Amino acid sequence: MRRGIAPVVGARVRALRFPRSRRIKPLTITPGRRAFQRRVVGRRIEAIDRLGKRIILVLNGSDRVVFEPRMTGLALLTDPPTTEHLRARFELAGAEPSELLLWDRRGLGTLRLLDPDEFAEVTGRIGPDALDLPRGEVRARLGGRRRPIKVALLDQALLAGVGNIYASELLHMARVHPTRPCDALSAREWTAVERALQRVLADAIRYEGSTLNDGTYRTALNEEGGYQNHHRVYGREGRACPRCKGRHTVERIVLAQRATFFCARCQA
DNA sequence: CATATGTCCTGAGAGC
DNA sequence: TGCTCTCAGGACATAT
Repeated sequence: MRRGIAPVVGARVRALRFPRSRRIKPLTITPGRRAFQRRVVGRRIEAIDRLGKRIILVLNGSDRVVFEPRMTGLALLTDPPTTEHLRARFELAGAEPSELLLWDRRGLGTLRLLDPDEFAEVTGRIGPDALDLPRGEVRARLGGRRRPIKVALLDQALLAGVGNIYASELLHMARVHPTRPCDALSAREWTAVERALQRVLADAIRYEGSTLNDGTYRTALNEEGGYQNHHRVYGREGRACPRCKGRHTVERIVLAQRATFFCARCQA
């Protein structure tokens, strides 16, 4: 998502609109819309960063726009899937394309304008980015806990950036069962988890994300991602495990209210 | 402090 | 066919 909207770096925000539909509840936008617009219009987008699952527009001056897409939020440079769920339109000068759109079908996402203190509060509350960790840091941060490894991987206060799809995927790649308590993993298993985490996230980014059957996720150019074609277990309940082939089928359980997929044979 | 649960939201799909 | 119900899951508030 961040890479997709990178072309608008350097642009100046000419106008900012928050379209609203009578039928759809508005997105959480802080501060209020009026103050938000006043502080953003006229600013330049100096950089677009990412921290975990958050997209960060760094403006000249000291403010940052932080977009949390959560389940169904998108950042787009082209026409959105529907006009009804368009949440914000940044009209730009000095960049091509000339608009940055934020779209969110379910509206669970948030859009915040933060000063440096507020931004520091956010970065202090969530863990380091999962793709920017020194070796051994995954174990250092998750190890010694009694929670199941998959639940800990989803806790953004420990590591930021692993979501439900990729938690199942990386544990299958690492051959670690999702319910295993963190404090039961061996050093070898932690190494496998750490390697699989890097690998799965890097591949998912390379294939531009996972567009599931509901078709919600789109790239910045409103195209499908490709990583769903590489899923090993997610959403594949009852199908053959790609690792042990016909010997076992993928199982689905619920952990911390989230669908969890694994192969009981390969992930002991 | 660590962990568990409830809540928000809309649309797709199942089941009748 | 059209209705109701369940489910998807990210982060945070609240409870244990």
